[in-house]
Amino acid sequence: MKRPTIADVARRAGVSKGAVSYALNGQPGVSEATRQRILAIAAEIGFSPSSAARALSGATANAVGLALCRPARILGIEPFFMELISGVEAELSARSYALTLQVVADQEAEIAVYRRWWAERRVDGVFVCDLRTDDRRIPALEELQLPAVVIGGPGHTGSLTSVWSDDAAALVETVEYLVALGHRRIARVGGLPSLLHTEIRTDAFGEVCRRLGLDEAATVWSDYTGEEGARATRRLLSSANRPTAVIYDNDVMAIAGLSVAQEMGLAVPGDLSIVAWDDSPLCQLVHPPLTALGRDIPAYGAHAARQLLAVIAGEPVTGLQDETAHLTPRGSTAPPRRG
Amino acid sequence: MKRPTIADVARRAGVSKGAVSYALNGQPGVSEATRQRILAIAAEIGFSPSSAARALSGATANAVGLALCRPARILGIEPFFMELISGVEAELSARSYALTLQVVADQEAEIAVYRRWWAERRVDGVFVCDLRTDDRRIPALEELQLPAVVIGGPGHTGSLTSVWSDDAAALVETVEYLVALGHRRIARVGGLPSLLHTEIRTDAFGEVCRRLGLDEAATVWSDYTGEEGARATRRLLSSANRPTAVIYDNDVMAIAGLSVAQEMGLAVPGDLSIVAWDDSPLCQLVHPPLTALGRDIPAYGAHAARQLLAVIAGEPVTGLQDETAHLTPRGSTAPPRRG
DNA sequence: CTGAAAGCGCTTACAG
DNA sequence: CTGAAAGCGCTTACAG
Repeated sequence: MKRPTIADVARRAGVSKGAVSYALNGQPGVSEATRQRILAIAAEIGFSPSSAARALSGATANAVGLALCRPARILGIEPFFMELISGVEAELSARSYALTLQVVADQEAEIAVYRRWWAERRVDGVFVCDLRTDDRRIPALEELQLPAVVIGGPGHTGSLTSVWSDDAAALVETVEYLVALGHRRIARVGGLPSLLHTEIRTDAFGEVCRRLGLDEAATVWSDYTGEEGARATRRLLSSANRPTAVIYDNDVMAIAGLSVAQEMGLAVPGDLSIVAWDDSPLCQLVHPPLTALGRDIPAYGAHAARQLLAVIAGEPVTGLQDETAHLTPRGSTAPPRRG
Repeated sequence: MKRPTIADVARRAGVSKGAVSYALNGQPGVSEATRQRILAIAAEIGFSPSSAARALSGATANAVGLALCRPARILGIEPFFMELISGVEAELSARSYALTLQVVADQEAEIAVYRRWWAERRVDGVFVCDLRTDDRRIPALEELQLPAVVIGGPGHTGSLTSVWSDDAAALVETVEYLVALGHRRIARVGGLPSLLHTEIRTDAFGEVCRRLGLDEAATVWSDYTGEEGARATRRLLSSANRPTAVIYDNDVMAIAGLSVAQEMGLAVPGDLSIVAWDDSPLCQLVHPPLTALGRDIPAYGAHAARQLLAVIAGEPVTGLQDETAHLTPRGSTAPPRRG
C-alpha cells in the first residue's frame, strides 16, 4: 500500500500543495469551503503528513523524550513509573505528540542521549526524573537549550521548569499522626540517598522529630527493592530499642517490611506500625492493608506533559506545585501496645 | 547552541556532503583514512544526522512503536509490561533504534494509531501485544504492510512473525505438580477471557484435569486486578466443595488471593495452596512467599525486538519460541491437610 | 484567497 | 575514490 502524500491530496482537491498545508494546519490562506473539502479528502484517503518532512521543514518533531535511569527489576516492580508514563502519554496523545522512551544506565549515558536526541532533532523536549542535588543533567540541558521539564523538586532545577509535590509537608503530617497515636520511637527506611527527594524527606524527618522531641529518629538507607527493604527492617527490628513505627519510602519496601515483622513474630499494628509512601493498589493487597501516603501519579504525569508542551510552544510557564500526598490510614497503624 | 549539520562536517573535513554520508553509514566510496578523519570530526563537533532528514530521504525512521491497550492502574501494578519494555528498549538502543510508546483505549484506537504511524512514516515497525482470537489488528497490519512482530501466540498471527512461550506446557506442569502433592480439587483464577493466552491456558487446564480425572476443575474469570482477584477467591473459597489449590493468572491476583485466605482463617499452604503466574519480585515479598511460574520477561522483550529489527531489515525470520515458564516452589504450596 | 518556488538536511544514483 | 545534483514531503515567505 502506497502512503498518500500532500501532492495526492492537492491533486484530488485541485489546489496547490501549499493550500493543503494551510488547510491542514489551520492557517489562513484558504477559504473555509476549500479547507473543509481538503480535510474531507485527506481523511478519505488516510493522509497524515510525514512527521519527517514536517520536522525537516522547520516545524517541530511532535515528539518528546523520557529517559529512565533505573534497572529493569526496579522499573518493573515500582508502579510509579508506569503510572507516570500513562499520565504523560494520555496528555501527549491528546495533542498528537509521541513519546520516545529510552532506558539508560547512568547520568552520563542519559546526557549523551539528550545530546543525540537534540542533534537528531528527534524530540522537541524532554522530561527529567529522579533529580539529584548538583544534577549534571541540568546544565547540560541548559547548554543545549533543549526544552525540558523537571519532574521533581523544589529547587535544584536551574532555569528549567519543574512540577513537584511537597514531600516535606507530607512527611511531617505522617510523623505527627504517628505521634498522636502515641508513638515515640519512629524509624524510616529511605530510598536512594543520592536522590533529591530522599534528601528533602530526610531533612524534614530530622526536623520534625527534633521539634516533637522524639527519641533517636533513625533513617536507614535502601534502594527501593523488597530485598533491601527487608534487610533494613530486620536491622531496625533487631536493635536494642526497636522502633514502634516505621515509614518506608516506597510501597514495595513497606510490604517487604510487613513480611519481616510477621516472620519475626511481631504483630502489625500491635507491635509495629507501618506507613508506605506511594499508595499503589499493592498496599491493599496485603494483610493488614497498609496505611499509605498517596497522590494521583497519572495526573502528575499529565501536568508535567502540559508544562512541557507549553515550554515547547514558547508560552510563559512558572512551574507547578502539584497536590501534596495525603495519608490514608488503614490497618497497619495503631497506638503502640504498652510494654 | 546551533545544531551541527552534515555540511559543517564536510566543510571542516574539506570533502563533499556525500562523502560524509558514506563515511558515517559505512558505505564504500571513501578511503579508510578519510572515513576516520570524518568520524573524528563528527564526534568532535557532536554531530548526529537529523533523523527527520534521514527518514525523508528514503532511509528508515529508526524508530519502532509499541501501543499498550490497558488502563493506567493495570499497567502500573503489573510488572510484566515495564519489564517487557525494559528488555525491548535495551535491544533497540543497542542498535540505535528509538521506541515510541502510546497508550490506547481499545483495538479500534490501536489500529488508528498504526495507520497514523504508517502514514506519518513515524515508525519502521510495531510490536503487537495481548493477542486475541480473530484479532482485527492482524489484517489491518497486513494491509498496511507495516513490519510487525506479535508478542504472543502460537497461532492466530496471520502472516506476521511472532515470539511466544508455551503456556499450555507450563500449566500442565503446574497441575501435575499439585496433583503429585495430593491435590484433587484445583481451581484457577483466569485473566481476561478475550485474550488468546487466557484461552490457551483454559483449554490446557481443562484437558489436563480431564486426563488426570480431577473433580470439577473450575475456572473463574478476573481482570488481573487485586480487587477482582480477591472477589474471585472469596467466591471459590465460599463454595460447598472448596478447592485445596488455586492457580492465578498473574501475581497480583495471587497476592490478593493469599490475603483473602488469611482473612477467611484458612492457612496457606495448610488449607490452601497458591500458585502465581508471573514470578515477579512481588511473590517473594509476601508471607509465605508464593510458588510461581516465571520466566525472563526482559529477555522475551529483547528477543521480540531482535525479530522486529530483522523483519524491518528484510531478513528471513521464522518466529521464535521463547523459553517455557518454569515452576519455582516456595512456601505457598504443600500437600493438602487431611480433613 | 491562491500558486510557484525555495529550503529544511540528509541519501544515493550518476558522472568524472 | 570523489563531487555535483536530484529528490524525499513537507512549510512558509513571496508574488500575484
